Amino acid sequence: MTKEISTKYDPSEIEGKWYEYWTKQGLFHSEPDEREPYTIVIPPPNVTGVLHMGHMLNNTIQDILIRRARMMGKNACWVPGTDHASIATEAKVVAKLASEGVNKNDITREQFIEHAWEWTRKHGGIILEQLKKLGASCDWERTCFTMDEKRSESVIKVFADLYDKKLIYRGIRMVNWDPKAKTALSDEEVIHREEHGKLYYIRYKLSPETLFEEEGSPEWAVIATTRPETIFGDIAVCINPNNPKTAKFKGKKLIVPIVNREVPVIEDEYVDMEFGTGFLKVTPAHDINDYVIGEKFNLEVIDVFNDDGTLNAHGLQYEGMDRFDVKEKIESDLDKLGLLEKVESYTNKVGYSERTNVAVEPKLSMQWFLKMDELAKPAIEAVADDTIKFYPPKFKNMYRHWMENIKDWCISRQLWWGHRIPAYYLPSGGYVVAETAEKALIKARELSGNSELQIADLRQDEDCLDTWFSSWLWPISVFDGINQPDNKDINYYYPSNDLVTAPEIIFFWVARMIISGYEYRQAPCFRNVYFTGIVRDKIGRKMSKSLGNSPDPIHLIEKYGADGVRMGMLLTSPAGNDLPFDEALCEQGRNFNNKIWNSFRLIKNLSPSNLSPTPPTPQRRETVPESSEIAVKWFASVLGKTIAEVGDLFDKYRLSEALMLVYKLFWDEFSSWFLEIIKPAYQQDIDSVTIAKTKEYFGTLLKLLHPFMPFITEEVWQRLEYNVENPDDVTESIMIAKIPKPENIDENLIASFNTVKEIVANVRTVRLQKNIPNKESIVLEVIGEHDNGFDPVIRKMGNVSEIRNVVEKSAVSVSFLVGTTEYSVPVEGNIDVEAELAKLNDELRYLEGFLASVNKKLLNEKFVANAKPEIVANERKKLSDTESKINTLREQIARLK
RNA sequence: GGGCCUAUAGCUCAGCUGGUUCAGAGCAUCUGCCUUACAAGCAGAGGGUCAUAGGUUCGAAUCCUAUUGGGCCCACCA
Repeated sequence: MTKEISTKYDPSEIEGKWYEYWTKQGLFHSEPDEREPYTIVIPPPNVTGVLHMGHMLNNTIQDILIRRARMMGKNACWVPGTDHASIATEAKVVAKLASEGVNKNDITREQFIEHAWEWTRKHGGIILEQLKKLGASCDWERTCFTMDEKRSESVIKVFADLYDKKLIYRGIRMVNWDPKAKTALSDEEVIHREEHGKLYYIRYKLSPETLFEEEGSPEWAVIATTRPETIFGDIAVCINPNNPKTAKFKGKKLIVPIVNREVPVIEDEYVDMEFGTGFLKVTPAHDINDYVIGEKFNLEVIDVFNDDGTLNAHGLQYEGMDRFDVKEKIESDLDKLGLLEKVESYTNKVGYSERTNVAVEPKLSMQWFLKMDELAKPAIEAVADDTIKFYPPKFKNMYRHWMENIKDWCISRQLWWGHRIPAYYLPSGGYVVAETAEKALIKARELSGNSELQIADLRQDEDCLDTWFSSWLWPISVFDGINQPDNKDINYYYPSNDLVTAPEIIFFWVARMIISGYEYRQAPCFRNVYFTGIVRDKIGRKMSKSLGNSPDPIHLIEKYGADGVRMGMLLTSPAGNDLPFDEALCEQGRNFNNKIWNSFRLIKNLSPSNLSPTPPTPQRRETVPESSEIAVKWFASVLGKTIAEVGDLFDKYRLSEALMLVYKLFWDEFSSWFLEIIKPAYQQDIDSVTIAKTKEYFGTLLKLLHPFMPFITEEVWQRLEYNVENPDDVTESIMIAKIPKPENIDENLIASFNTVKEIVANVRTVRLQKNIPNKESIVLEVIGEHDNGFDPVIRKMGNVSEIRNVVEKSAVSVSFLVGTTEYSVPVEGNIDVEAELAKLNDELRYLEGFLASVNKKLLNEKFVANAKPEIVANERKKLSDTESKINTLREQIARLK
C-alpha cells in the first residue's frame, strides 16, 4: 500500500525545490505593514569567506528564531549581507597578486582596489549561496554589503559627524603595529599568547666619566630584557629610587652595548625592584611603558624598525634584517663582546595580530582615534538595566567591565581596501573633514582663505577605516537609517529584536553597535543578544582550518540533509556553551527526519476506505473505537501543554531544550503512543473522525518542528495537502502557517494517562521476562483502586484480553505495583518462587528504609513545626502510601511462601 | 596579577527562590524482537556518595567558606 513512497527519507531530492518555492513566492521578503515587526540583522560574514561550522550554528539559530516569529504572526525580516573585512580581504588580494608576481607597492591604489573588487565579485557571495543550502530564510532583496554605496555613504557621514562633534581626533600615539599587513590595529585585534622566550641579562658598562672610585666596584650594570634587538632605541636606564640594590648607580651614565650610546640612569617608581636586576632599559619607541617614562622625562624617541619589522638605519650593521633574526644575531654578538651575562628561559605574553598572526610591534604613529568614554555611557546603562538583554547573562559582567575601562578606538588602518578617511589636507597645511571632496573644498577655501583652491590641490588622507567602523552601524545602515534617518524601513524595523553572535566579538562589534545605536537613533539597536558557543571537535579542540578538524558544512548537508545537520547543531548547544560537535549528532537528526517521514507514510495511508471493500456511506455509521477516542482527547492535552512549554523555552532562548521537547513529543507521545493506539489492526478500518484528528495533530507537530527543520516539514505538509483538508488553514506554505495557541490542557487526564503508560510498560516487561510473545493476549488482574476508563488503551497496547478486578489474584502469576495498586498477570506453568521472593524482598527492604526516613522526618518536631504545611501533608501521604505498599508486598511474600 | 563562570550517569546537558514523582533527559550501553509506518526501527533494562572538606538548616545537588580540577575575559611587569 505504500509502494510509491520510499521507506527512507531522501532530503537531497526536495531541499532545493522548496527553497526555490519559498523564494519565488516571496515568502522571505518583508515590507513594513500593520503587523508587529520582528527583525534580525545577520552578523555579516566576510565577503570572500566560506561557510564554516560556526556560521552553521549561528545562522541555524537565527533561522529558527525568524521562522518561529513568522509563524507567530509577526512580520519577520532577516537582513543578510557581507562585510568587506578590510585587513583579511586585503591580505588575500595581496597574496593573490604576489602569486602572479605583482607587488602591491608597484601598483597604484586605484589599481589595487580594482583588483580587490574583482576578487570580491569572484568570491563574494559564495557564503550567501551556502546559507541558502542551510535553509536560511533571509530577505535576499535586502542584501547589503558594508562597502556598497549606501553603507559607504553612511560610514563617511558618521565619520564626518563624529569629527564635527569633536569625538574623532588625530594624533601620534603608541599603537599596535602589524608588520606584515603594515597597518595599525586596535587593541581588540591583538591576541596575547603565552610564549616561551628568553630573558637576556646584558651588561651596560659605566661611562668612563662616572666610574666608581672604590676598588672592586662593578664596571657595569646588568639589565634584564626580553628584547635585546631594541637596544638601538635605548635612551636611558631606569631604576627605582627606593631600591637599595641599585642606589649607587644614581646619577651614573651607562654605555648601551653595540650602539655605544651614553645614556643616563634615571629614577622612577614604575620600576619593579623585584624583577630581574632592578634595572630597566628605556626604549620609548618600542614599549608602551617606556614611552610613558620617556614622555615624563622628555626623552628622545628612537624608532629602530621599518614598517615591515626589519631594522632601519638606527640598527647600524643590522639594518635591513628582520627583528627576530636580529634578536638571535645580537645574542651571539653580545656574547662575543663579553657583554652577555646570562640567558634565562622565560615565559611571557606576546601580542599577535588577530588577522595575520604575526607578533605586533608597539609603534608610535599618526592615527585617527574615536573618543569612547562619553559615547559608552548610555550603552553601559542599557545592558545594566536589561534594556538590552544578554543570553546567557554572564556576559553582562564582561561587557560592563570592558565598557567602564574603555579606551579610545584607533580607527585608522594603513590599508587600501576599505572606506577611505574623508580628511583632506591643504597644500598650505592643515586639513578639513567632509563627506565629499566638493564639500571639503568649500571648507578648505574657508580655512585657508584661498578662494582659488581646487579639488586637485587637496590631498585625501591615505588611510582607510577599521572594518568595524562600518559594521558598528550595521543595524542602522542596513535600513539606510544614517542617510535617511526618518525613512519608513528604519522607523518600522528598528530596533531589531535579536542578535545572534559569538562572544568573541562582544567588544569588536556588539558593544560598538550598542554605542552607535544610542548615538544615532537614541535607542537600543536590538533587544536581545544570544551568544553562541564555539564549535569544537569531539576532543574539545576549537575547529579550525589549520587543524583540519572542521567538517565541510556543505558535505554534511549532502550527507545528512540540511534538516538533519540543523538538528545536530542544535541538540547540544545551550546559549553561551561551547558545542562539542560530533557527526553522530547529525545522524540523530537524520534519524529523526526518517521518523517524521515514516509517520507521514502511515498517516498518508490512513483512509476509511482503503481496505474496506465498500466505501463508507452516510448510511453506514462509523464507529470510533474507545481507545482512539481516549487517545484523541489525551493527545490534545499533551500537545497543548507542550506548545505552552515550547513557547516558554523560546522566551528564554533555550532552543536546544525546546527542540528536545518537540522531539520527545513527536517520537514518544505521538508516534509510540498516539499512533500506535489509533493505528488500525491489519485489515481493519479506521474511522474518519480519528483520521481527521490525527492529521490535525500531525499538522500541528509539523508546525512546531518547522523552525527547526524547514525542509522536511514543508515537504510532508504539502504532500498531505494539509491546507486543502483543513479549510481553516488558508495558507499555502507551512512557513506562514500559524502555530496554535496552547489550549485543551487537562492535567488530570495527562496524569491518568501516565499511569496507564506505566501499567502497559509493566505488562510488557512481564512479557519479556516470561517470554510471552506479543501476539499472545494475556489477562490482567487488578487488586485495589483502578480507573477503568482507560482499559481500552491498556487492552490494545498491552494486548490484554481482559482486565479483571479481583480480591485475590491467581495463584500462579507475576505482579507489579503501580502507585499503590497491585496488578497481576496470570502465567502458565510454574514460576521461579525463589527469584520472585528475592525480588520482592529487595523491594520490601527499600520501602522499609524509605518508610523509616519518612517516619524520622515526621517524628522530628522541628520539621513538623517549621516546614510548610503542604510539605508536611505530603510527607504524611508518602507515609501512608508506603505503608500500604509494604502491606501488599508482605501479603505477596506470605502467599509465595 | 585582577575579575567572571563552571564541576550532576560513559558522553552532552536539565535541575528556577533549599522540601512533591529530587536525583532527571537525550545519546551511548545491555537484553529481547525483521510485530504490514519506520532495523536510520520496536519493546524493555541497567548506569550517579550530584568534584573534595567543612559550615548554615528540622532538611542541601541547590545557600556559605576553603581546597582541587576545567574554561573565559581583562591587565604595560621589562
